[in-house]
Amino acid sequence: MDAVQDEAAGKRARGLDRAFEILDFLRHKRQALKPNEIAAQIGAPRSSVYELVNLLLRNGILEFTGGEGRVYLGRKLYFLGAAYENHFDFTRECEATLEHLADETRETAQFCMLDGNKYTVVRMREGARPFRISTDIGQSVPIPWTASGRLLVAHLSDQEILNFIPPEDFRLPSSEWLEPQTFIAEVRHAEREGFFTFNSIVDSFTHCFAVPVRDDEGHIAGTLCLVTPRDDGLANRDRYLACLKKAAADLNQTPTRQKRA
Amino acid sequence: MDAVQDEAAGKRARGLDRAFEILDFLRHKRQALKPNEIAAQIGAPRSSVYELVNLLLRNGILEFTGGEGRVYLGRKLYFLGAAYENHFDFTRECEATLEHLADETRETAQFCMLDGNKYTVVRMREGARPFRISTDIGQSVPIPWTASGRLLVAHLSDQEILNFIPPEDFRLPSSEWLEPQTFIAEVRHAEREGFFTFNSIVDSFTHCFAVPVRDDEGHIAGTLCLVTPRDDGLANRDRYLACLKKAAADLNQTPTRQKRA
DNA sequence: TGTCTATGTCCAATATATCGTACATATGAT
DNA sequence: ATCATATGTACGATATATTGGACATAGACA
Repeated sequence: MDAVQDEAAGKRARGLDRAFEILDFLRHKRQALKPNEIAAQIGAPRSSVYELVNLLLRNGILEFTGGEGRVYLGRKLYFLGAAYENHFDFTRECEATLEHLADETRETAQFCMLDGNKYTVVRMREGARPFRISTDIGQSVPIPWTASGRLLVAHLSDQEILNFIPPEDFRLPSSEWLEPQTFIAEVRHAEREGFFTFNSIVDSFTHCFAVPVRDDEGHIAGTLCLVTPRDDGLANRDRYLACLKKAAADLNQTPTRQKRA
Repeated sequence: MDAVQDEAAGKRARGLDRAFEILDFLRHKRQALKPNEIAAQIGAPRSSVYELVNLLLRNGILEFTGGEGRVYLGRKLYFLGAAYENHFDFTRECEATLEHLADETRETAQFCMLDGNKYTVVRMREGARPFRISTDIGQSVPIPWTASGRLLVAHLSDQEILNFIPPEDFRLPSSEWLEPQTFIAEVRHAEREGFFTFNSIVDSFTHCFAVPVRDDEGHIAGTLCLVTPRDDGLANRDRYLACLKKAAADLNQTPTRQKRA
């Protein structure tokens, strides 16, 4: 019930899909698990999971860790991820930009992207405040819950947006229902304005700012965000937006471009 | 003829294994390739490669990039790799240690690990010299070609070492043959001494220093290395070794330990 | 024009991967 | 002692994934 793997009932799952379901599951659990536990929690046949886990262990994609036969993501994944990061060399500039933003505003600055059909924080820099606001990086969050979400799906048509976002993700953490048409209207508005800001819907004390970061072809590849206390956000709105836009413009110079190509 | 996937002839390859063969191949090529090219270069059936590439694209493991239908490693791999890095939180301390080492010695400092049955540079910090010595990170190199290699296989028995290292890797870049027994003797010597140094066999002007970094269970998880011009290396041998050992001791305090567990 | 290579799609045959089930063991509760 | 649960292994049946080859298209070249 986590990923997109159901389709019709009574069908066999493909090994590759299940394998990556296991990897994603471990990623979100953020801890080593026994094959048995994995099978139970993702609702897959135990024998299949044992088979796949052994295959992945042999390939270095999973590793034994934590004892008792528990497994977690393996070193090979680190190497592959590093190769991706090296190819699309956004990290270095991104880090510098976030640091600059956080210094300038004293607020928490984030770089966010889509992970499949969810939103995720890729990099974060906490602001210089006595009480700092931070989030877990790498966690998947429903797109409609976030300011960035309004920008990250802007390249899709209305219908594509509805197909792309799982319907249950329009149910907000407050258990309120966000009408998809309302969301789409906000997407179009954000697209035209070039930014989106609102009082966060995942809590009651933060205000969020998001501006788009575009890739070579002009598509929105990610967003730069500020997460601030509500009063600060409202008080400094214009200045913060200006900072964000300038930072994004810098990033757009040399964004997700390949180093060698 | 690249990975370990042949076994007997006439057998079908398992999708999962081939998939990771494709990923590793792209990683080492360090560029986007067409499915057709991938198939030709790894010697796999074209139809299989197209099928697998499409599956991997759907999962975000591969991405279209570079145009003309070329594919490269995808964002999902970055997320998975980041989760690994987060779990085994060696990166931050490692980076600081390397910086310190490079400052102290003005030489190039590296952190190296095994990638399957090859050696690879995980992190590197270039020294402060007019002519700096550097290497590609993430590239696979035969274990016997490197100083670190003597330490990274020290936990294996003689026979296990022979089984682990592909025989052709004892053929040095100079086309000389390194007798496996000689290599093993060097491994045992390095193990006892707690370091290994030599004039590099991959070029004619560098001297290499390597000391082990151990994980919680005392196994060698990686190495810290210095790569220096030969004369500097010989002249400062004792000091450099002392720096390395001190740095490794620092890393061993909080090495590849899980943050939450 | 005809021929070659490079590229991608489609399809049927069969080798095999997935999955249900049974089995083995340990641990803890009743 | 008996039962229930958690964990890992073994194996056969069958749904299907892998594969070779046919087919289509486009460009290069002579």
